[in-house]
Amino acid sequence: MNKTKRKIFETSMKLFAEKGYDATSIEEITATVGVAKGTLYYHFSSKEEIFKFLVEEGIKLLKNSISIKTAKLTNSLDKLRAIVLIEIKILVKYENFITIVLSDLWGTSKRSKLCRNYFYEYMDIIDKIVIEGIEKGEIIDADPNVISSGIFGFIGTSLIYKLRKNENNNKQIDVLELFRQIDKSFIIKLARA
Amino acid sequence: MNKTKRKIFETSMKLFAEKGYDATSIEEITATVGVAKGTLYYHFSSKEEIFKFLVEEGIKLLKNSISIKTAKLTNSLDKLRAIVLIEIKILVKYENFITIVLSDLWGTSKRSKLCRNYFYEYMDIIDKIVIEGIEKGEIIDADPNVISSGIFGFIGTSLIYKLRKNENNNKQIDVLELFRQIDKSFIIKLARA
DNA sequence: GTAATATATGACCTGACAGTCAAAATTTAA
DNA sequence: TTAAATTTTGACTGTCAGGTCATATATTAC
Repeated sequence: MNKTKRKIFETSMKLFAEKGYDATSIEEITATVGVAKGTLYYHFSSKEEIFKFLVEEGIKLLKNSISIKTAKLTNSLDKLRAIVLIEIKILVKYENFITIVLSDLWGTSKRSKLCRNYFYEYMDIIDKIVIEGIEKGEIIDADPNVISSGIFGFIGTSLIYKLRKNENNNKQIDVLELFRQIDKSFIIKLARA
Repeated sequence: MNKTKRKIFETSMKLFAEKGYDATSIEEITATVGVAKGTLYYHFSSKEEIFKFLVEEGIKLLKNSISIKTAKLTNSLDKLRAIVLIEIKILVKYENFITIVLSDLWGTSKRSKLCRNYFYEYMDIIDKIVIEGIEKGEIIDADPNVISSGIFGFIGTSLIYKLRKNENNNKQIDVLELFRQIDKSFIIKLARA
């Protein structure tokens, strides 16, 4: 990717996360990057295309990381743990990305629908792991959809809650500690006794 | 509340939920209600005020319901269960409301900040119940913030996920069944062994 | 009946913002 | 060196949406 394009991409991500998609104007993006409007439209055909590009990149990252980290694991609960850890790590690192994706996930605009489709694909991966775990008797017998989406919601919400609460006093999130908390209060409990 | 004002309020809620705040225009609201623009501005001073009004009403409903339903309960886990059930019921009934609040909760606009403050107040109520439960030894010893926000995220995400998945085939959500699933896979596990 | 108050109307104003385009600058290739 | 291809520029356009206001209608009070 071109240097200018990357800069536009990164700035857009930051601004979308900070102010929301609608509240971020093309003018503001180009002014922040320090290029003319035409330059942006040379690299991206529309504002929505920037958004689409951004979501694609993020979901790709999540999917790839998960596929690499779970490949060698056999136990379903271990796989779920690996996923939780990856999610926390990526969400902390790319806080801007997750703010955009999550806030849009609940939304109902056309833009959101696109975002949701990517999310569903991602969810399916976790669904499969849960279903497999239930079949193998490693995970309690509950609705896989509830578990997979619940896990994601659990992590996302508690993470954002922590991030926002820490926002004011600049405390860093302790990734491993958060993982331990989520594991202790939730994941580990999914194990069939 | 005036009949016209109520109609404007309800229509706004529906449209905000369907298309998002920014994508819903005042013109569209008034056209749907069947009144002139001026009428809307007679009842509400701005678009943002409609939004504020809407969020306030919803959170008020949640808070009141919880305060009534948990008043007679002594065990913290029972209180959490009551909260989960109320949340599911209200969120299913006022799906439009929750779509708006949740999608905005993750957002970062000025508008969102207002929304988040209401949410924090609500969260504090649950936080207290969790802390009390931990102190009394009824709930496992984990970070209260993680648990309270996690519960909310868990319910919200799995509910929206179910609603959206059912959207296409018009299946109704079975409130009690969803409650049982969430209880089984998560809440009950918070009990100290 | 009439004066006062509450409610409703829609043409109009204003600013903002996504997107265009012809021309200029820069880079690449030969 | 120069011609072609790529990249950048910023003034300009058209549209659209939030909000105003003078005027009109309905309701209430006496």
